[in-house]
Amino acid sequence: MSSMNSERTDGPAVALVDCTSFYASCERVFNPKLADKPVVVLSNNDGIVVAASKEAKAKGFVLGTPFFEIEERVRAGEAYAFSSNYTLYGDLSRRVMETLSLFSPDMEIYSIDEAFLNLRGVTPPERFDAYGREIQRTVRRWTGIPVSVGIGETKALAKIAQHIAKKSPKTGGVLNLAGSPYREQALARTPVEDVWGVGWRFAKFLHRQGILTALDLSRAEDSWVKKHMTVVGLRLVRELRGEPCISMDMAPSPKQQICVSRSFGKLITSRREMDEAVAEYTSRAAEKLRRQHSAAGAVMVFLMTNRFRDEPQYSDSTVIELPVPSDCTQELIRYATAGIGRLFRTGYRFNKAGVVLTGLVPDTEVQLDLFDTKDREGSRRLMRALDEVNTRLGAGTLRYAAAGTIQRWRTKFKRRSPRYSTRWDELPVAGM
DNA sequence: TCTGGGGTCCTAGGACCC
DNA sequence: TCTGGGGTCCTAGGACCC
Repeated sequence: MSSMNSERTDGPAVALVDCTSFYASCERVFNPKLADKPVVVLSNNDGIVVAASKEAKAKGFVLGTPFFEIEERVRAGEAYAFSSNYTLYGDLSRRVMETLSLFSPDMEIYSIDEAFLNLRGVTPPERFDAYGREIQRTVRRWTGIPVSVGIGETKALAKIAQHIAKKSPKTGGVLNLAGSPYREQALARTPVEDVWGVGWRFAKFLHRQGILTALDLSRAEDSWVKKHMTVVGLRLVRELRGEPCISMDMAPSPKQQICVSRSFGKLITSRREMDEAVAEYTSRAAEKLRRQHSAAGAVMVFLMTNRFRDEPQYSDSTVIELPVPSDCTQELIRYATAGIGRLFRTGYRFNKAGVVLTGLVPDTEVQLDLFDTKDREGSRRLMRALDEVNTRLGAGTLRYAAAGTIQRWRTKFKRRSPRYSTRWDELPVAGM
C-alpha cells in the first residue's frame, strides 16, 4: 500500500540511454592515447564531420562541416580525424546493447547508439536516478563507451531529460524527470527546435507562432496542433504532457525498403563504370535483403551529378517492377543495369548513384509466376553458398564480375582505423 | 450552366529521425 | 581536387469501383 499522503503515482517510466559522441568514443576504446583529445570522425568518402568529441566541439569543430574546410587544422594537429569504420562501430554497438539488455526486459534499440529501456520493474521511483547511474557506470566499465541517461514518463520526456543531462555537467550525465518537480522547468529551458520530432521546418513555423520552448508546445491546443502538425505532432505534444503515446518497439519488424547509395571516390563519366558501381551497390543491397529473409518486388535506381559544382546538372530515378519477387543478386543486377540504361546520359560527371529495393515480401511467400522458367531452387542454393563464403572469409571474398575489379570509383577511406574487434589481422597489440 | 457519393488502394512528396 | 547514408511515417490526391 502506498502511503496516504504521497502524491506520487507510480506510473510508467522509460530511460533513454545515448552513447556520447559515439563514433568518436569508439575510436578511443582501442586507442587510449586519444582520451581527452579532440577527435572527429568523417562520413563516407571522408566527406563531412559526422561525430566530434566534446574536446573537438570546444575547439570549434562542427558536425556537418566538409572535411576539406578543416583539413588544414587537422594537419596542424588541432584534432585527430578518422574515416568511418562501421565494422568497428557496429561491433561496439552490439556490446553496448547487450550490456543494456541486462537492465530491463523491455528494450528498444532505437539507433546504433541509443536505446529506450522500460523501467516498469524499477521501484520505487526514487531509485530511478541511482539506477541510471548504475547503467552509466556498467556500460563504461564493460565496453569503454561513455553514455548519458535521461528518464521520464514518456519517450519524449526521456529525450528531453537526456538532452539536458548530456549538456549540463552538474548532472553527471544522468537526469530523472519522472515524478520530478523539475519537469516543467526542464521543458521551459528546452528550445522547441531541440524537441524530438521537431525539425527545422516545424521549428521555423512554431517560432512564427510564438511557440519557443517545449513548455509552450506542450500547452498548445490539440486541434491546432493536429491541423498544423498532423497526428504525429499531436502524439508528441501529449507525450510532453506525460501521456504515453509512442509505444516501445521491442522487436523491430523487417525493413520495408533497403537502400545502398554512395558518392563515388572520383566522378564517373562512362557507362561502363556506372554499371560497375550499380552492380556493386546492388550486390550489397541483395545481401542485406537475404539477411532479413526478404525478396524484392521492385528495384529503384538513381544517379546524380554533384550539385555543389558549377557545371551541367542532371539527376533522375526509375523503378523496375520484377515479374516475380527475387533475392538473387545476378537477377537484381540485371534489372538495375537495365534501369541505369534508361537514365544514363553522356556529357555529365556523375557523383553518386544508388539502388533501392522495395516491394519487399518474406522469401517464403514468393508468388510463383505460371510462366516463370527460372531455376529458383538452384539460384537459392547459389546465394546461400555465396553468403556463407563471404561471412566466413570476409565480405567481398566472392563478388560478381559485373561490379568490376579495379573500381576506381570506390568510396575513399583514407583515415580508417583498424577493425580491432572483428578482424584477426587487425587486432590491437598490447605491450611492445 | 447544371455532371453523385462513398469507399479503397496506391504513390509521390514532405517531414522527421540518427 | 574536396560537401554522407539509411531509414520511417503520414497525407493529399488520383485511379478505380460500386
